[in-house]
Amino acid sequence: MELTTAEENYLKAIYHLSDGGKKSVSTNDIAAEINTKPASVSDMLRKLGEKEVIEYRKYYGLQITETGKRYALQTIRKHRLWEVFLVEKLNFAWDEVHEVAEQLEHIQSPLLIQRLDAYLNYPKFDPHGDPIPDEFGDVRARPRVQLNDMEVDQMGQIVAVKDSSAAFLRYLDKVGAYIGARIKVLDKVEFDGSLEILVDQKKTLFMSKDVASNILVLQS
Amino acid sequence: MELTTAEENYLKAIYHLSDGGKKSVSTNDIAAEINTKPASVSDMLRKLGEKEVIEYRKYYGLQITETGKRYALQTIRKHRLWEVFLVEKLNFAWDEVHEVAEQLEHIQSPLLIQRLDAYLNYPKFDPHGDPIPDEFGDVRARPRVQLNDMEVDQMGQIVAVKDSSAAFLRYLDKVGAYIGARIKVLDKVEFDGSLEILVDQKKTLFMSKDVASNILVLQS
DNA sequence: ACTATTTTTTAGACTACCCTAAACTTGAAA
DNA sequence: TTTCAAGTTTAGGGTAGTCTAAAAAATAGT
Repeated sequence: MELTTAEENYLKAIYHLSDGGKKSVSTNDIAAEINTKPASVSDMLRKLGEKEVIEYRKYYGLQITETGKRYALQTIRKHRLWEVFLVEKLNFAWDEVHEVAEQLEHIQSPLLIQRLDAYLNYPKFDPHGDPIPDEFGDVRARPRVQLNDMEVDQMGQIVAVKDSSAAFLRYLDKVGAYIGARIKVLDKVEFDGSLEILVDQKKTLFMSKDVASNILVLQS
Repeated sequence: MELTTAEENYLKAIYHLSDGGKKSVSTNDIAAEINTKPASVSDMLRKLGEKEVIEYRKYYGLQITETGKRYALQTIRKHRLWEVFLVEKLNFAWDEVHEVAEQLEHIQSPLLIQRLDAYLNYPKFDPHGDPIPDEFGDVRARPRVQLNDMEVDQMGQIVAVKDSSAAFLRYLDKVGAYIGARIKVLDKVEFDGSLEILVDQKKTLFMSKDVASNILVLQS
């Protein structure tokens, strides 16, 4: 079965909002996520239900099916592979890739994705540090902690961000806290929870608790 | 103004069928080219006329406008750049690329195309030997050389013959070296200047220097 | 438990694109 | 010059996806 671009987008949104099928999702949430009106979402949910990629009972919410998850993960895989391509090969900055990847992810060609994957050397993570599902939809997740949850003197590597708004990414880039950076917590200020961080063993910077809570670190 | 995918496809078909705006094109021709019914074409022609990318008088055919040409060339540029990418970077065979490029050409992102162009080293021809318009829509004149002047491993497309006697044409037809054939020089014999040629990636043939000097090739 | 509010769904309409069938225009043959 | 076949356009309808407005269902407040 072939899904339309719109259907793929809905399914992807549902997958993300439900945290991989764990949480329940509301019509309003979906509408907010993909910038449509709730009425349009209802309509689409009925259709996705008929296609059996979600289990849908009106007024009672929905559950993504195994089939649905497979489709969602396939789209996410394509999105993230394209992001790697854009950043590594075409020198896009972090914050420039999303919109374009959003278009590229809907190109239908299994061969293309297979070749692209090989060309990029089978990357396991995208430029934001998010894992790339393999062709069967399996994800190798890394255990990650929020930077603000780390203790003083602990070390690690920045692997992902929660807030991927352009403004936030630009800020990180500016201070040198890019994905892959090695960091060490030098100090935590008790009264507001802000942190002093050593980046790549050379640069020191101060960061609010709010910012730190949006940075995910692979501890070492 | 932003064109839809369908509009881009119509405009591209019109551009090709009219040979860049020179010839007049019929509704039926367009329908055949893009696999739709004439009725649908009429509908679209009205719309393209309103958008002033063609000049349309019903029952009397159409003329692509300068604006229309710009859009068509932009789409052709994108299509051909993607073809180069698929063949050179992802190791697609030249006959596998069309369908995928047909999808990729509609991705909207000037930055993406700019970067892709640079990444591919500003190619001037696609894998089929067709010229790639530059970002202003200018097409570089195609260099024609005599087949016997080509170097070993060079590729191209047969575009003309100097001797157009029936005997010569019959001979070319017999060996499969028709106008439009894709060829590659496999070897040049030093002592008599004869050549070994690969035609359409499948048939090998030997050719005297005399014959080769009467064949004009578009290099790629 | 009953109303008030929020959430969700239905109804009806719109755009883009395509189709079939019927009507119309053109130009060429009789 | 009339007729007719080929080509083209209009009329009317279908699907996909969106919207607004109104109706219906679930939930919260007292």
